[in-house]
Amino acid sequence: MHKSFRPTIKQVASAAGVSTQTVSRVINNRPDVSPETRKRVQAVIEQLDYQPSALARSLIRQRSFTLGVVTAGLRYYIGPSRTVSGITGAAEKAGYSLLLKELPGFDANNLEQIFQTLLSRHVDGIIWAVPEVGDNRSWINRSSLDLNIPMVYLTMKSRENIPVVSIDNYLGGQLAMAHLIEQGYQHIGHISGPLDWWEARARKAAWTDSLKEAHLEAKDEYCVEGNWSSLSGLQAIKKLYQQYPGMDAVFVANDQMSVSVMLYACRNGIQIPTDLGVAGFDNLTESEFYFPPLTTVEQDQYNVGEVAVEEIIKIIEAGWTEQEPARPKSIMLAPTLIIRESSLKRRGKKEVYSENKFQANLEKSLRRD
Amino acid sequence: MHKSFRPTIKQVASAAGVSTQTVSRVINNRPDVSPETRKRVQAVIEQLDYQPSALARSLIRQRSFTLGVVTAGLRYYIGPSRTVSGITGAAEKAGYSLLLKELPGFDANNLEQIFQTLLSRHVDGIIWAVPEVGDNRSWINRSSLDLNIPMVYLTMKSRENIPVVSIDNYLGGQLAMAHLIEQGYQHIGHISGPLDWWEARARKAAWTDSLKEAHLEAKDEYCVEGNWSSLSGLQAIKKLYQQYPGMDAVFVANDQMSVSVMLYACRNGIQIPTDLGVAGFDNLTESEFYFPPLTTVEQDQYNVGEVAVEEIIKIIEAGWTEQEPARPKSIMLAPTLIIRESSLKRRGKKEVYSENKFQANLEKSLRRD
DNA sequence: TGCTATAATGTTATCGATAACGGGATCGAT
DNA sequence: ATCGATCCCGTTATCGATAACATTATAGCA
Repeated sequence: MHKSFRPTIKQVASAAGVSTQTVSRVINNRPDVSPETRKRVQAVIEQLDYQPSALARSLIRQRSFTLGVVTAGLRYYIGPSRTVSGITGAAEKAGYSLLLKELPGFDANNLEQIFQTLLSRHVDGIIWAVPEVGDNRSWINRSSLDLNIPMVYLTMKSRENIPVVSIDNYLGGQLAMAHLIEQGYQHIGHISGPLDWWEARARKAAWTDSLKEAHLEAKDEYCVEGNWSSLSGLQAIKKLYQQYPGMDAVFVANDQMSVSVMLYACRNGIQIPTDLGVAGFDNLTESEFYFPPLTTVEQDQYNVGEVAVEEIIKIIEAGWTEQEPARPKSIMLAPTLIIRESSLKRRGKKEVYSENKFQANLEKSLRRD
Repeated sequence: MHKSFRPTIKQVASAAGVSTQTVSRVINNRPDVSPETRKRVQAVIEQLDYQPSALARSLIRQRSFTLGVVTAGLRYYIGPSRTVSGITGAAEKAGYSLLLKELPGFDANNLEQIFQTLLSRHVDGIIWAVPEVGDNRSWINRSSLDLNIPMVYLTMKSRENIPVVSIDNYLGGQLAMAHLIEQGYQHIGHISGPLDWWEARARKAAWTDSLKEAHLEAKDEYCVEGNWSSLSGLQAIKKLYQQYPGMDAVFVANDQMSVSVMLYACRNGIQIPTDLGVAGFDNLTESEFYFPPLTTVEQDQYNVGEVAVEEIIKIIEAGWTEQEPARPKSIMLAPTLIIRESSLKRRGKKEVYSENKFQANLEKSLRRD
């Protein structure tokens, strides 16, 4: 039935009248083959449309050129997908294939099984692209899970001797807060993400610290915890207004919740940005077209994926060439503040929205290298 | 070095004092092993934490329990990711691993290379999860690309003798249009997606046909083509109002463009849904929280992925058991209309927005089995 | 001429598993 | 006592490739 009709090295060998070893030499571009033989073999390869089996190679070479990717939450939000996309792009470029696994949730239950599956397929390394939530990183130093293969972790707090690639969420929060403060807002509330998420904690910490540095108050009741969803954002903004009636701006931990803040404002005759400044986080593709266009922190999740692949390949190659392994490092990628109408108190209502202006703003928006 | 320290079947065998064949029998649960031997071998397996190599197995069994997944556009929009997520879920359940490839664009350039990579890793089947755009399906019947392995295609027009899984985009459009018409809108415009996309054409066809069936006009200038992006949506709604000043409702081919329609309405004092009814497509997670909440067609892309996996596994298994292969069929999954405030003309402005009401609406919204 | 260096190719073992077959031990039936 | 069936387990070949070593032929040089 589905017996694959792919020719094998043996068939090529006999068709060319040489040994399999010679064919192997040709496909691996080894020097010790006479030009005529090489040409003859290549002709046969061409003719049979032969392609060496990566499987057989992986076995004998003890190297598969395959990376395991473990992700989670692909269906909820585009962030993880962007990272996966960055991983596919960089892996393709480097000649690696990807085995993809997705956790059903964010906590790590059947780790052993996941690792076993990947290891039984001889992956050369694993990219752990699951955000840090609760204690879902507690297993990292558990010796029973020491896999002896390179691993890179994404989106988590830096840890000693472990390679990590993350967006600098704290910096992102600082950018947003600095901007709001600079615009003259004095009473800035916060709608945080779920605080068992590392990213949510980092963003909230930036809110707290920024206020303190500006000698503004950061009372507990100035912050309400959401769960990233728009619905939770709606509930949060209601509660926040009750707890903090004097609020004149709000830093919202993601754009999905920001949408609800804007909805609430529209429903209740609150003018953005004059009565309430709003800054979000994520820069969803739609954020530029909300009413009003949303100031937000852009995180380049695609790049996170790319960098992760580059890092893990470095480690793999180093191990393979017997080099001294470089000390594992944490890489923090800087996010960017995108300034749009929702936070522009200074300019007031006179300056109306203009596509071009905001496009320009977008380009010259703060960048940090 | 990264030399993997995984034990092999040989080590288990010698540690247990049996042949590798006996170990093989134990791990495959074959009958002809004495209970004592079995127990002894299992103890050793346990102790060494032995796991058979899927690679070696794939070679000898000529079956890898791996599916190739080819996708595109993961970073632009959450739809493809939801499908991938459905694929990971269903594959996990069925005991299959996934090799993921992402095309750099939507057209199919280096197909040969992509197939070769997957085939050289002996995938048992391929899920082609790239939307149909332009002529990027023209290779399907090209014999040089006859791979001799099962393949399932997603999101495209049905074709003879090819297994396809798609959302019924035409039906989705019909649902939206029937609802708008039922609400009493008489002058319904359309902002379409890029018409080289099959999905965009299907949605537009539903718009045209629905108008005709209701004896309403569907002139060319009542429709403007966008490119799915919010920016294009903004340009489109401007142009559409110029071309169709009498318009009282618009069916927009996706939610990202709908956002811009709402922005435009807000900026120009157009009341939704009284002056303009709006219906979108996709049901982004934020769509419920736009101003006003957006009526839209929900497509269960996750399910598309699940069904695709089930179908391809059926084909694979059938081939393996030498059964008569079932005739390849096209599967069309029905979308659902989610009715929210943006299209409720009938109820007027008296019925204000209430979360609960719309939640209830969401649940009893039209479904078709 | 004889010996070694080099080039070109083939042989054998191996990666980690399974299929196919073989063979010894045990047991009951003839 | 002989035969065959059954149970249990080992041997050998195999999947598709590569590494390490072996072999042959040719050339170079004293």
